Amino acid sequence: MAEPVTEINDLQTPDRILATAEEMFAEQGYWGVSLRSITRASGVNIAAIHYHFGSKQELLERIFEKRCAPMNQERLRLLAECREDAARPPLLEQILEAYLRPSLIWPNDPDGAPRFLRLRAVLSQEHETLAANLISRHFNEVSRTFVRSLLAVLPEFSEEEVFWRFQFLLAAQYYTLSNPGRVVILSDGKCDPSDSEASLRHMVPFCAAVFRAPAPSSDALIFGPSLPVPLAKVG
Amino acid sequence: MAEPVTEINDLQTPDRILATAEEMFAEQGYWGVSLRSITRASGVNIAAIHYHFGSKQELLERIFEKRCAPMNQERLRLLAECREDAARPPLLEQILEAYLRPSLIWPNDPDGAPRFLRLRAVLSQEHETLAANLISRHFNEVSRTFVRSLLAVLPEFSEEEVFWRFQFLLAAQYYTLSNPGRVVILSDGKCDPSDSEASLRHMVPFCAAVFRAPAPSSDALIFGPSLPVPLAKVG
DNA sequence: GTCTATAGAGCGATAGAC
DNA sequence: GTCTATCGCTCTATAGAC
Repeated sequence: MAEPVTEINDLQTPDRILATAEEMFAEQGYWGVSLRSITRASGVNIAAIHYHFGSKQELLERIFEKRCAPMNQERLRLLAECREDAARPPLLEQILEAYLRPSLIWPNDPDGAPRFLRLRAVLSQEHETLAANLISRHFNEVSRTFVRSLLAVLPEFSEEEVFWRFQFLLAAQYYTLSNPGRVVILSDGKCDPSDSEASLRHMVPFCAAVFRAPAPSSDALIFGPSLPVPLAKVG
Repeated sequence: MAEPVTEINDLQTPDRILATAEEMFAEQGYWGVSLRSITRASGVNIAAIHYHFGSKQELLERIFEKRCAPMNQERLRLLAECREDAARPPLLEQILEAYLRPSLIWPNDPDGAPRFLRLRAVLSQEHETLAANLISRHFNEVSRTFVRSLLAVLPEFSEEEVFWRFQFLLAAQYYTLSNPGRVVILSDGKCDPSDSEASLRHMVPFCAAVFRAPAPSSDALIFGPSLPVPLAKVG
């Protein structure tokens, strides 16, 4: 667990291709990166990609396979360590950290987890069916395990209400890792979500607040077409 | 405000191109869509795109120009209608609805707002510099106006803390509109975030909970490398 | 396993007739 | 303003020498 960070130049051909492709796909999307640009960046011959991986799509699928197992194992390992303890935060916060931390911070590879999550995000927008398929295959099981744990600590909510809140957990996770720059610009640098530890420190209590929020009441909205604004002016 | 929904086939050539391109870019990304596929889908000649727009990038920029002004006007119109009133939700919820509703629901064009937000999301991942530039040009002003309004109703928080929360507002907005399908799969259809009114009904109170959450305390996390887990087992 | 060469197709953009 | 034709380029994938 304490090996040095591995550089792309140290890797053998197939791992070099995987590492370079992951980085480029995450930055520019699947359709925005050609196999030839991957060969140029990794110093590998164009035919080597087809020899080792067969096609562009299979290369992408191998990136998923390589990343998902360790991320999910780490999530389950942390989940198993969660327990009620007066010296610890509430169980809800512990479960949320167990889910979020491995997607933000990868041991010995600080950029690895954010980069892979960014790749998942861009792929699900460029190539919806392929992404939905890959993500379902690799993440349904662990996500449902966490939803069950969340249901157990929030017995007052229905399964549907917990899934609505899980949607916001996923939102915070994806957006923070794939668009950290927007708020840096808006805030003139006062706030930087690309600092993963700082993000996590905010995400856990914020998501806990969402999970504890009461179910929406029917009069929560006022501007909707269903509940038109009374147009009489004040003052 | 109550005109019928316009069909692509009713439009003149430049507007047809804009409408078709927006739809295809939103679904498959910028690099995933060729100008020729737009011409095939819209029944327009390839040269017409270059005649009317000059290039693929300028076509994209014109889509932004066409969408942003009305969305932002509607946000500011609703913001101006927010006021303290015992018969209404708290001001915070009103401001959040004023920000979110125009990005989820577009009058007379139910798919328009989600589609455009999806386009923004995919573009910011495929073509980061172009996207950051376009989004800054069209949204910085209105976003900062809302941050100022939020600061005014949350005087206990610093500007930085409000920006951290704004990050989560953006996250909920983008993810809900660009990846509604993930939770439908996870929940076996029990929960459907592509229902925009249902999403908004949850997003407003959930985001309000985030904005009201206290600033994170230093012992909020337990699994971090900085705060290692005590390894003694229980039981 | 690694390379060169190339097939076969699609791309953005433009020229120029009408 | 709309069309056809085409330039010049890049792409994925494969064939076949070494």
